[in-house]
Amino acid sequence: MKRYNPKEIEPRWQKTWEDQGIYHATEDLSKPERYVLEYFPYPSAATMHVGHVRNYTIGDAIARSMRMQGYNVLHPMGWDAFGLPAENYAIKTHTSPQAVIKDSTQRFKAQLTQMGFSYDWTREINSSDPEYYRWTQWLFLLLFKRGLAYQKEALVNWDPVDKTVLANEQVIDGRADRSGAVVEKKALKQWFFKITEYADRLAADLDDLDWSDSIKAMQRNWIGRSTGAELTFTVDGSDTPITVFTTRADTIFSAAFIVLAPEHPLVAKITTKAQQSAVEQYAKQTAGKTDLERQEDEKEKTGVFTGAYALNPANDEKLPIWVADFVLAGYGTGAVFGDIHDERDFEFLQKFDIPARVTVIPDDPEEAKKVQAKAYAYTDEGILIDSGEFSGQRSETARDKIIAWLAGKQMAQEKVNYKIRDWLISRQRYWGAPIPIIHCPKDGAVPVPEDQLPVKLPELKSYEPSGDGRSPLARVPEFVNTTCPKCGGPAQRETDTMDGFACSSWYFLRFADPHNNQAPFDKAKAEFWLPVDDYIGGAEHAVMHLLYARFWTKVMHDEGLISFDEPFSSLRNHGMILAPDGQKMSKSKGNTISPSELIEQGYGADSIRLMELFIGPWDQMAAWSIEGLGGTFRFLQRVWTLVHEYKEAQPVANNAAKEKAILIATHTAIKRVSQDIHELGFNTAIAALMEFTNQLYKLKAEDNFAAVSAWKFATASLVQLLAPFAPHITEELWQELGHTESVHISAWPLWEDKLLVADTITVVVQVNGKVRANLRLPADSSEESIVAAAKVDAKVAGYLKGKDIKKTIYVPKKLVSFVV
RNA sequence: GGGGAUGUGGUGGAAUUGGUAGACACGCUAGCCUUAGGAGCUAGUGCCGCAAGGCGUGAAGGUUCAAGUCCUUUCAUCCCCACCA
Repeated sequence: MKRYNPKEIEPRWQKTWEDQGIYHATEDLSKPERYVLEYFPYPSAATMHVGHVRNYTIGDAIARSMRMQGYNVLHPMGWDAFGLPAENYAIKTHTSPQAVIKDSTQRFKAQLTQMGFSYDWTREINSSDPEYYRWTQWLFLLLFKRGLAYQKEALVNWDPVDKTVLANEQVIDGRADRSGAVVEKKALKQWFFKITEYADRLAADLDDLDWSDSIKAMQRNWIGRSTGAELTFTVDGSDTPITVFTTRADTIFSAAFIVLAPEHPLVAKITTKAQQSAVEQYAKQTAGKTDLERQEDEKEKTGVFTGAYALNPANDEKLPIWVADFVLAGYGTGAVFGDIHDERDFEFLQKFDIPARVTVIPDDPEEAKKVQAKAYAYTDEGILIDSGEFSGQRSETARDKIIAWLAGKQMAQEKVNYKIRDWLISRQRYWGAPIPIIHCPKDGAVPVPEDQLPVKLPELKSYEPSGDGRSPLARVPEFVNTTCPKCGGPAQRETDTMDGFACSSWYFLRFADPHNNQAPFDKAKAEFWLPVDDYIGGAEHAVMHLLYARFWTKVMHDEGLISFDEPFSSLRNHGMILAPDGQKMSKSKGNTISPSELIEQGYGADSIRLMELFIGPWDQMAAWSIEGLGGTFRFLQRVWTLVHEYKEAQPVANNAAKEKAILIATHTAIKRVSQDIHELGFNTAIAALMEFTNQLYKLKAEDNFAAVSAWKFATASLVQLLAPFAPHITEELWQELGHTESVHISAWPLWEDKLLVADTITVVVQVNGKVRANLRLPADSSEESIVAAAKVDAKVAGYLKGKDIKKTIYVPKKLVSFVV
């Protein structure tokens, strides 16, 4: 018998599949369509480790099983190639980002091929290819045309290490997510996408998506929709209004003070002479703080009195106006009213000794006493007191009435606020899609005409960022200097490039029509394949990529380019693979495990793929185990041996004695594996295949392949059911079983429920809830005979002896329970 | 502080509608075998106990003939967001 040698069979089949093009997808209407997509990888200088590979293994198992089940499967792959790592690596190694990317894509593609994934490589795309970013630029201009791309001078997040600005989403705890540098605030003129205009839809449309609750929650959290009202206070002694946002209009009668953010435009206007220097000093102090410092100072409230007062629109009370940095300039109106019914305000008024009044009390009288004694900030709903005509009402119902009452006096307006900010997309770096805008002294920002796209990246001698807030492209006069498309006069190109997330906001559409040179994609083709049926990716994309891609999809929908407005109907968030020590795998920790090395050691891609799935539920994290990999390798070896023994066996006659048992085992396996795959229970599907194999080994020992037709069906089914997980060994065995076509385009085996019925059943007998016996009985036994058999069972009888049976519970063909 | 998730043997993990807890695998123990291999095969392996039996799904209560699963309370861990009014 040939030995199972993955090193020999795997590369051979990989080549055959590619040569025969069995994974090419076409718009074939005769079969149901299925678009399976894994987030396209960033080809970095490092190699992939087994953690990355899990993502693709899950996608491939879905794609392969769907293909065998008769679906027309689109399973493409490409490269998210723009971005800082390639550029930084090029600078460090004195080469070009183009060369770095070319090299890493080749290496990544080799690794993916080595794992035997069923990609349609004719659809390969690369976001840094001018033929791709031409359409990224085209889509930028679409947003520009629709008023969704604009330039504004703003205080932005500046990364002093990578020397570029960053989106809010790329700042984690005050630090840049890539470089780790403490982010500084810089006033720069930048390009933004108006994602805030879509905030409501982005939040609402989550309801209909088949995504995990946690990812939906993260998105809702990030969008941060909150409903409330804007209330108008008036500066005492003038008619200057101060508008504040609140979700708790019901607490208006408790208002004790007003706080303006230090950057609020009214600060300078209302501050009294006496307080002027103190206020200015405070504003200067907070302006100099990074976000990180601000967060560190969070524990202690700071602030300064402006000397001015405001009038409460509800009761005309005079309230001191303060300036404090716990109020954020960018949210709501940059001003709030403070009271005792909010933890932060409570802290503030305690520190600065501002008088306060309780206007909401809990139902419990004991608690109400404590609240009225101002023992703590009561922030829940309750009964209103000291609230004019609203006293005695419940806070949650009084809220809208108070807003309506104030609105009648023109002092309030219902309002929805969002935490999400517009998406800052300019980057002062080289390796991205140039923003296709020409600045003309006469005509302003003019879009590059469509027929002049792409605006290509020029080759440079140095890619070093300048650090002055301008991209390296600004140092290339041939690139910068051009003529205005409108007036023909001298003009300058925009030198910022786009955030890499712009490229990944539409790549899933490009896969539907990757070679189109007339449009980003053909509408019919896009609608044939999309939305993506199974989108598989890590949780790192929960906020940024998934939010941006949904936003762009909605814009394209609104433009009429597509008729759907959500890109990914179901999202599969795989769990991370940790190193065997339970830590995250990372190059710096030196604990990464490369699939290539494991393949080199002889395990083979198939064993690795099995281990990726068998290690636990696909959506939960798990630590890699090299011993476990030995286990999946052994399993494949057993399958290999079994099929070869079957092939080489020479049964004398078609002895059908074991036929039924073999058929039951086979149909049971088909049912379990099919259902498990349907529910994405890959680990249990593989367990079922192992059990099936173990059963077949036992049956083989009993009849030595004598039941010819049953064994033929069993071995073929085993190979087919295993094919989505271990494509190489199954392909090899499939051919050995005499097939000429690939197993991966063979028809998935079907089970018949009527063949699953065994001759005997096992009935559990309980007495007072405790299991006392197992009875093996004929499958066609009646209830009466089963109960009777249970009663006379020696062990059960012992427990029933001398007692009255008060109750008998019978679960058909499964269980008898006596209560005595 | 807000949100989301998870707790089951030595380990990873299984358990339709409540119906034999621990499938499958790793590890471990014993034996067999031999082309001495990354072997393979057989048997065993939740805990206590010689056994009968008892105890067992983070903890404590509850419902039920029967609870990993349902209800109440609680503890721990992980992830995301966080002075968002």
